[in-house]
Amino acid sequence: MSYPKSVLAEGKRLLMAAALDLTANTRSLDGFSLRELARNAGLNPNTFYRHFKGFDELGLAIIEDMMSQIRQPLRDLRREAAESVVPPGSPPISWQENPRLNFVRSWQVSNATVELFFKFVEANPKAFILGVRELHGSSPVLRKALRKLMKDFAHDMAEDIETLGLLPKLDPASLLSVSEVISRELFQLSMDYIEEPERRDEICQQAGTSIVNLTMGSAMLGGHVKLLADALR
Amino acid sequence: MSYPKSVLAEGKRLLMAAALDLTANTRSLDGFSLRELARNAGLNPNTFYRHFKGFDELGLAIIEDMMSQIRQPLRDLRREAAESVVPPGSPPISWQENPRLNFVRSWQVSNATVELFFKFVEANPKAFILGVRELHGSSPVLRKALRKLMKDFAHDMAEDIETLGLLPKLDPASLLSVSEVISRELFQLSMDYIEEPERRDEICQQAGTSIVNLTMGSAMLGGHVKLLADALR
DNA sequence: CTTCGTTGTATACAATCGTATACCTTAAGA
DNA sequence: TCTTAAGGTATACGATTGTATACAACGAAG
Repeated sequence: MSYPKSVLAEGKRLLMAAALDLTANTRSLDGFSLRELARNAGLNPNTFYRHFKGFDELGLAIIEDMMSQIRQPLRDLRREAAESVVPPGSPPISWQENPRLNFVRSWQVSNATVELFFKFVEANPKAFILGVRELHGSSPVLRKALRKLMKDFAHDMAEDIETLGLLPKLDPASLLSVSEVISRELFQLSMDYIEEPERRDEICQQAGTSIVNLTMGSAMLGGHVKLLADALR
Repeated sequence: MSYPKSVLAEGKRLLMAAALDLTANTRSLDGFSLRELARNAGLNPNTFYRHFKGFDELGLAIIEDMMSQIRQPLRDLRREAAESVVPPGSPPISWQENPRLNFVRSWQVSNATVELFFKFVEANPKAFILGVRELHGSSPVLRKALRKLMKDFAHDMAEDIETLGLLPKLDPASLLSVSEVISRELFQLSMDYIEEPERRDEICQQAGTSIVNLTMGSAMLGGHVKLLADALR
């Protein structure tokens, strides 16, 4: 994760980057000292106070930055995945018309999204480590901020599922709830993905089937048994 | 969470309890000092070294203790829930014979289990806070230990689902995978449950439907569409 | 009764900590 | 041009840290 030089002061950038490094290398945000952080950033300890009131503020700045860099790319991932399965120009076919086609398409989009998601994790491991760690970490402030991030992420997902027609019609609450579970699962698995490179394929695949399980289970209980029975005939 | 005086030295017990307290009150295990811990336990700083080589060892001791106290009760919860729905003596009815009955039964057991699980969380909040926090925390040793704990927990769950007949026949790998997702979700939600008392009912209910979504989705894709279509007719 | 391992304490010390105060540089606005 | 605010540094100090060394109480084993 890099920080745009234009908007942030040099020192602030360096401190945030150093914090990411320290966090990734087996520490939590409250596990290292202000001085250690400054040392890692190559700065005077007092410089910290020029930019942050305390560690919470540092964490918030990082999270905010993370969010701004992650949110849109993840949405793009989903669109990209959807378009890789159904080219943009093609006419929409409803679930009622052809359940099986839509089911297969949905599965493929899910798998593609998962794959791209984990590639994204692989490209930004430190951000994810810090995020997942502090999601249940020691600072209430950061926990709240990260929960909001997860919530927004789930909201985006629900919206995309709807507009991309990835599921038969569900009531909004159920859809959001399913999206939240998927988000949690994905973020949680991202840690395993980072830490156990030899299991990456397996993790990827299991995440995919978990999503299918969840979405189809939800669709079924949402009144679409018949549809799915047709799809799987 | 309490420690049996008989087996553990007084000081060791006190230190473990103090660590739980400090962790629950917005700190992670590497977020406080050895001296602070000793102070909270009412002991001399050096007493720590009599029992632990470092913080990892302390954490492992706590986790081990946690596991020994949590594992069996959670299994009992499931049995208890199952028996509250189907009294112990009653003759088993297969999914093929009566899909609808089994479906309803499965749903009820799931809900009852979830309810009891969260009651258990409510009774041992500190243990869960420490566990979930260190699951993605800073110490690789503790992370590994807690992942094993989660794995064992999922394994138990899969076994119980099978022997209690809570799902139509699934291949073991899928069953275990579903159990793992459920475990992760439950533990993750336990934090929300602790921190947001006003949302407890909602969390409980959502956990229940997530489980049903997952299990039924999995059953459906495992080849039981027809069965579930009958159940939901 | 003596010995010895276990559990806990007391003291001590160098290293590191957070932070207060003061100073320097640079770029922007008046 | 002079002023001012922001970003960064230097020095300093009392508090706290991890840990080494030495010592006390005590129950069990010999």
